[in-house]
Amino acid sequence: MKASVDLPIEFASREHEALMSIWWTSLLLKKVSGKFFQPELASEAQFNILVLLNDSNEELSQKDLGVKLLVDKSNITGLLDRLEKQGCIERTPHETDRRSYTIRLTKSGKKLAEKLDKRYVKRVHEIMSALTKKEIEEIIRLMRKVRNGLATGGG
Amino acid sequence: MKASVDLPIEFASREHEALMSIWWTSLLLKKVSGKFFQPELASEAQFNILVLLNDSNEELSQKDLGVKLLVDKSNITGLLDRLEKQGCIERTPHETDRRSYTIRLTKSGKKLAEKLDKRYVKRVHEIMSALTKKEIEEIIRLMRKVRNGLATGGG
DNA sequence: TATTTTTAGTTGACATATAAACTAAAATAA
DNA sequence: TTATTTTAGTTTATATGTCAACTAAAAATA
Repeated sequence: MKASVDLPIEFASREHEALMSIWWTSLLLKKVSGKFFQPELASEAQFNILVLLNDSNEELSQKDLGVKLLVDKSNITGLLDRLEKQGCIERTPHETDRRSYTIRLTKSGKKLAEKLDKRYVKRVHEIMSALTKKEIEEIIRLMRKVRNGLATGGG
Repeated sequence: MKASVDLPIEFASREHEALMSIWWTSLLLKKVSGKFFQPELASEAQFNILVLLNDSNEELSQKDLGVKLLVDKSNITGLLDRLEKQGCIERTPHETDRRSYTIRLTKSGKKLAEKLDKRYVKRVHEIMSALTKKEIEEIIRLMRKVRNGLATGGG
């Protein structure tokens, strides 16, 4: 894994390298976290849904989950199918809108969400422990700035 | 898209928020770039292969592509199947190792790689134009530091 | 040299992801 | 009220991604 700290190609511009640095770091993060949730969950995507459900104060529909996690509704269907089959979540018909479901954690789903979250937070701390408080703040600020660049100027 | 500049949940610690900032920025980047290569290519993954082949000085095998891009060999098989069917790349049997293929861009594949790369570099410049040179350097440095954190301390 | 182990690539099973076409229901307009 | 449009969720087709099992060939070792 050590080798993959370096990007695979060289870039003509530093701004391109910076953008690829983010992409590459996230790719590595994904690789590492992929196995992290096993064997309890199949993927990070499933974990994200459990965490969101556990942290939310409001009731969430499938649409809400998709919007918040930037996941297509058709993908949400399958993710929830699998989480439902495992007994982590349940779909309850919405009280007034018969097109919609309210998604809730089951008791065991909530327990699992909290157990995995605890493990996850610990790992996050390990990963970030080499960075100073100032650097942490700088990452948050700079990433926001890049996202603003992404949001403007179209596709 | 503007709404998604903000992360979907709040975090107990700033280091967790920083890590999720990277993840979220990369997710947005992926969304934006996903459509960027269409209709010529199906995905960023295909673009990455073309760019790597175009930029490399050495001959690359399927294994080399997978190692450099952190993509499983079984995934490389499918990606190259599709790129080959489109006429972008060709598999040539390795001169001495009969298990292996040398992957090369076709003439039209090279042309496409260069065309898309040009378009891509322009877009990258738009995205990053709001950042100062110092900030660009800081992103490169900080992302490397995070990757070092990921590489140490196991899984 | 003969046997064992490793390696390159493919295949199949499964999870994630999007887009388009669809159903049923809600919201809006006529 | 009726007709139209929008919305929530599912289904299907296709691409990306992993892992495990497999084949054939190379490399290591006995």
